[in-house]
Amino acid sequence: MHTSTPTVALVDCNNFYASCEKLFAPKLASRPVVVLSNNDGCVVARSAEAKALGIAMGVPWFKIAEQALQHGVVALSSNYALYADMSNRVVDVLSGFTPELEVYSIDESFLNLSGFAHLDLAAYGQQIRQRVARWVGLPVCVGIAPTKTLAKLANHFAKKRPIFDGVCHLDRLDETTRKQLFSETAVNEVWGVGGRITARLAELGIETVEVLRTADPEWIRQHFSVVLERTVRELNGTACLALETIAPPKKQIMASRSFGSAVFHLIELREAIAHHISRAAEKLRAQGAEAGAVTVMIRTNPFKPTDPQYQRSVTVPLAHPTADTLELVETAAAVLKRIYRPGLAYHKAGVMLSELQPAGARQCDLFDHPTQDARRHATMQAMDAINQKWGRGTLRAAAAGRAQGWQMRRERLSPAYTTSWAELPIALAR
DNA sequence: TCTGGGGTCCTAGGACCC
DNA sequence: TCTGGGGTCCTAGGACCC
Repeated sequence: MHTSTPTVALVDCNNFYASCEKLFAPKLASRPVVVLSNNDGCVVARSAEAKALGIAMGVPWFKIAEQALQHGVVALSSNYALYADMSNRVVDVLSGFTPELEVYSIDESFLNLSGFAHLDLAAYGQQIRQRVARWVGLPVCVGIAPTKTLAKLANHFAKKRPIFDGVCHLDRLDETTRKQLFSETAVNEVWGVGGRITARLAELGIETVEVLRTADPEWIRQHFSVVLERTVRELNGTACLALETIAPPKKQIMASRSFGSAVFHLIELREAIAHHISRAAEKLRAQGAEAGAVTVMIRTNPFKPTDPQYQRSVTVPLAHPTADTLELVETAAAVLKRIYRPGLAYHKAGVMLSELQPAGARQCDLFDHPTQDARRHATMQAMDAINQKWGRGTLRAAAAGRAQGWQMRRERLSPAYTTSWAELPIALAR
């Protein structure tokens, strides 16, 4: 029996959303491109050229729009249909490199490479890059290390340090080089160390990865939390975070949106809430689950402190768990009525489904109506089938309305190049 | 003078991630 | 005029119980 040290690779797409946009619009190839959040609010992705111009992640677009456009920046609304499809293609390719893979986010996957020690893993990483580039057309970087936290860090080096040529195999570095890299890197580059913890660590004189790595884990737990303790152990090569090759079922499902412009009236809010809960219920059924509680949230615009502020969310348990859109719409509308206050400029509304459990798992009780339940169930199945075939929202609860003046802005949307026949890219040959 | 203590459950809020 | 959305985990503190 031969046991080897565990090895994990993190494969991360470079500037994922911006790269997807460039892939289908060759004229953008050398231009600075940014992708905006819903409502065209903030910058959520930047191409290399946009980063070089100093455009920060998360900055509100309206604050930089004028200047950015002068520099030739192309700004696009986020096109999730396109990104989700491209993400699936990348995962398909990566699946050919390992039997065990965790899809961590839309643009990142962890690959279990334990037992691949007989290979030159840095060369293997280069193969991954080349195949994704050739088969999908997107650039990726690869970090290889014994733990997930170290693999993330290795990926950071692979991206930032040209010497690695896109692949950093941490255990291949000699001790002096590794220590040098860790000493030159700020703690906030570590996975799990955000702004707040960075500030508190700085007060204690811990500013680089190397200093954090050599801190006493027990002491870290006492002064921070068990979460940061695990991070420190992971930085030392002790795996505390398992690879989740099978996605665990969701514990809650949310659907919320800021409005394109302020909403004042209960009727409009009710339409938005009905729309959101319909989306959430669809996701719920797709997962084969039922919800045991519904939360409704509404809020005014916190970025307008001169406006009267109001924010409220209320959760109600359901008498029996359900995935029925009409039932959920009804419940949510009743909750909304309770928390609505007139005369306020509402900015955002949303719902959350929680206490999720597998459909049909519950016990029948005295108040069940088996025939009515079966009829509702069939209705939902038909609705999902029709919407899948003819497009989202073809069949929907009347309460979700038609006008939808509350809907978000998406003024700079690129075509659904890969998921809509009508929007396929056209190639011209001559 | 002197007013228990420990366990569990729930919720709200904080922190992080992409 | 214009500042995203969807998720997880952990902790502290209150309520309640014996």
